[in-house]
Amino acid sequence: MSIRYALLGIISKKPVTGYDVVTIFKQKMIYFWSSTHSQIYKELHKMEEEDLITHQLVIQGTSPNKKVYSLTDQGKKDLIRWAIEEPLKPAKIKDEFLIKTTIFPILSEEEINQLLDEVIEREHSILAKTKEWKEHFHSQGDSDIGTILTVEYGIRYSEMYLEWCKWAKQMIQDKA
Amino acid sequence: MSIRYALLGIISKKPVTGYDVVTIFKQKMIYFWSSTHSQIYKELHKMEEEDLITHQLVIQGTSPNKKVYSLTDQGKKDLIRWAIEEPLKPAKIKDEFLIKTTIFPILSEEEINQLLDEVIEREHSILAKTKEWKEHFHSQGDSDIGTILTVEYGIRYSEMYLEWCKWAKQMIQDKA
DNA sequence: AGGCGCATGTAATTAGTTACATGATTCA
DNA sequence: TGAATCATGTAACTAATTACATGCGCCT
Repeated sequence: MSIRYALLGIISKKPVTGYDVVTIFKQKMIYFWSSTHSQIYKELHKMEEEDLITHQLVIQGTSPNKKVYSLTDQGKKDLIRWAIEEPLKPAKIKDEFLIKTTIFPILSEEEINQLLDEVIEREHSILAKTKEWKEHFHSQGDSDIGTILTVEYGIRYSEMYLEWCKWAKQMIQDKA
Repeated sequence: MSIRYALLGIISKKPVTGYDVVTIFKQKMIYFWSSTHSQIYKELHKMEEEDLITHQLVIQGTSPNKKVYSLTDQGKKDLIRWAIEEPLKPAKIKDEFLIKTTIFPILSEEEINQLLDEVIEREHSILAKTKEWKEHFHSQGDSDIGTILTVEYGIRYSEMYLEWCKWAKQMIQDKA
């Protein structure tokens, strides 16, 4: 249900198309939420039915038409109500790698190190991309405090993960 | 689908009842996965159908009977195959608070601080509980490397979160 | 000629949550 | 006597994923 408020949050900044919502979501929210275009389009339809958003159809002659969504008064009210009144649900993480970590005792040291190296590489590349995005937003003059805070979260999360991996490698070596 | 391997991982350590699986899951895997007893019992049934686990019924006279599950050879093989062969899926986080963070610009400073304080308190209590568990496992002589690594992950995650919150508060104050 | 970006959707399936349902034992 | 722990399940619903489906314009 929270996906709805993520989308409402995006549209609240400025009117955008469904396609834009998907793009912005993947740029800015990938650090703390996940979704697909398929779910997003469906949720946009539901929100429109419930009068939280409306759209204006923009006919673009040659290129495909697009729907530009914006918040209704009710949508904005509901977004703020949710933010300040709705009790916070605990964060949910689904991290496959840490499941694999729990069974390290039945894997060989070589296999463990291979897995750890893989995840280190992945996290390095995520971190690099996040830092790139941070620079990008910065250079675009995007000083939205929400963006600043959540991008910083993404960077800190990846850094923590990498440090933990380094520590884990040491632990494995010491135990062997 | 990964929930299956989380459960297989638990049962691989020693034969346990469904109830035990639920309990262990909530103690040890809460930092990186989430599920409910309802989903777990269903998955156990499916895994038994597919010959990855079997159970022995233990009749306990007065208290309710229980099913003690253990891995079949096929189950163990599949668990290891998954761990070393199956390509790693990226971690998925669903953190409501960070959605709320994205709309800080339309909230008052007071509302923002209230939200941040709430989340700081929550994270403090999670961290305290995690540290408690770490001591508990330690004192029980549980030196399973999987447990050591994942509990440490939980601690580092909470600490990162708290430091980020502190930094966020400072940012908000500076901006105001 | 092929791939990427823009642009929007539906269908089928699987995963996950919440509520319903029961019942004994143990401890305060 | 009421709450917590042990113990197991099903039903109804919602959320989410993957695959299917289309098509133009632009760049190389």
